[in-house]
Order: sequence, then structure tokens, then C-alpha cells
Amino acid sequence: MLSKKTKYGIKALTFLGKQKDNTPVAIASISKSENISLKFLESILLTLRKNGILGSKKGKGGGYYLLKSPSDIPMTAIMRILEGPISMVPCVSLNFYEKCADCPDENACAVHNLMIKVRDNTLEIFRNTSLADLCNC
Amino acid sequence: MLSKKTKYGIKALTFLGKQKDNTPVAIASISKSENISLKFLESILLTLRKNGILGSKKGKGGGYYLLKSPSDIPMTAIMRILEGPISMVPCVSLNFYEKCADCPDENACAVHNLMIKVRDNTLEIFRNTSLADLCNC
DNA sequence: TTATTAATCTACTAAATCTATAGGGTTTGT
DNA sequence: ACAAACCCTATAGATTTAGTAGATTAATAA
Repeated sequence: MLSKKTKYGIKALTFLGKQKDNTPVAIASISKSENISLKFLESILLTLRKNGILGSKKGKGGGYYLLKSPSDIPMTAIMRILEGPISMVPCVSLNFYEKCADCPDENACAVHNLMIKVRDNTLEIFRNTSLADLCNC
Repeated sequence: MLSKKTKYGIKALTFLGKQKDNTPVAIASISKSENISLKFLESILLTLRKNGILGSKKGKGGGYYLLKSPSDIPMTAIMRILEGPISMVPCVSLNFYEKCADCPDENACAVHNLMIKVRDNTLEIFRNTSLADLCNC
């Protein structure tokens, strides 16, 4: 299941993507509009900034803004930053690979082979969806 | 990410599905062969029994066995019993639906609409895969 | 018949990690 | 001075992943 962190993060990004110009939007403004706990949202936007998705401006009139055009931000990037691996098991992850301790042979593992299929499908959706697509809902 | 409970459960079921006859297999036997903590596996097999996937026989020579042919056990059933919802958010779940507290209009929610796509894809894989398919790896 | 053994079943506990915040202080730009 | 992002800490609650102890049941050997 998706964490609220990811869900809130996506909603906040969508909100920013819908903005007409790219002037900074205060956290409190997003928080109210999207019904997200202010402090929680604060930490979410911070990680998005540290990962190169958002820029920020301090002081009066400050806030967060997108660093790129929404159409240049694929969902794969957002998901990996907020949720972590897209795969359901680490042993099929492209970006977060880990070997299973209990599994002597990955190629003979039923779970492994099934989850590769799931990963490929999910990945294709996220690759073909950008933030801009979410903003047109 | 998939819980170990689900992963171990699938591995155990695959092990049982590969058995030639349908005589009971002791938990300890599965535990050793698949490198799964005995007591953890015990509770997993119990829930699979309570949900109509496995039967059990007590006493000497006892153990667990499949109640149906592996080809008659779809992955959707196994996943829902062990992992719960297949959807990434409750508001797109077919079997575990819940409304989001923060979301006034589902149809206007970007997360909602994206996750419907992911659900449909994942669901199709699990629907078209039975335990028998996993046993032929 | 009785004792033994092998196995499931039940219940409780516990450590570790993750989630979703809350509080308060610091820094920086206007 | 003020407003806003930034940063650090703590925490309650839930979930995961087991471990421990013992009860129950059934087959088998004595």
C-alpha cells in the first residue's frame, strides 16, 4: 500500500503543477487546500527539494515551486523518491536491488519471476505518466 | 513492498503444489527446504487453512496439503489472504474499499485515477496466474 | 491398553521498524 | 521586524517478524 507520505507528496506536486505561474507557494497554502497536516507536509516537501524536484524560497512571499516543467517529471522519479522501490520485492528492483537471504537461486524462485512481471507492468505505467498528466484530471 | 509473510506463504504453497501426491507435508519439512522460520511459517499456514486454501492433518504423519488443484488457485486469492488489498490505495480497492478522509472528490483526485490504472494492470497479472504457473519455474 | 512421539493449534510476548505527526528552535530573505 | 523555510527531536501507535510455552490430537510401539 502507498504511504500517506507518497500520497500527500503527489497531491502537493499536482497542486504546484496546476499553478499558473511558477511563483513560490507557501506550505500552509498547500496544506489547507489539500487537507494535509502542515508539519507532515513540511518534511515531505523538504525531501522533494533535496531530491531536485522542488526549489524553495525563504522569507516573505516564499514557498515551494517546481524546478522543471510538469511534463518533464516522470512518475517513476516521484515514486522512487517518496515511496522507494517500485518493485514488490528487493530482488527484482532495478534501483534498490537486494538479494534475498532465504533464496539460493533467484531464477528458480516463483515469487521472483512473478514479481518481475508485476514490476514491468507498473513501471511502464509510471514511465509513461508525467506530473503533467496528473494535473489534467 | 511485499511482506515476508506473503513471500513465505507463496513459497510454501509452491512447495506444496510441486508435491507428487497430496499427502500431508509437515511444517518442519517446508521450513527447512525453503529456509523459513518454523513458528512464523506455522502461523502463515494456519491463516491459509482458515481461508480455505489448505487442509491439515494432526498427529503423527500429519501436516498440510492443498485443498484444490494448483491450477484452480488464482494468485488474486492468495494475495488477498496474505497481503490484503492488491490496490495501492484503499479508495481504488475492489475488495477492501475505503474512502479517503482528505479527498472531497475521488474523480478529481490525481492519485486515485493513476492508481486505478496500476490496479487494473496488476490485477490482470494475478488473475491470469494460478499457483500451477508458479510451480513450473 | 498404555506410553510415546510427532505433529498441529493457541496464546502471549517482544524487539524492531515504520508511520504520521507535534513542538520548538534556527536561519534567511524582504 | 517579520514571515517563511529549515532543521532537530521526540513520540504514540501500528505493523512486522518473529520467539516462547504449552495444549491438543492422532498414530504407533510396547
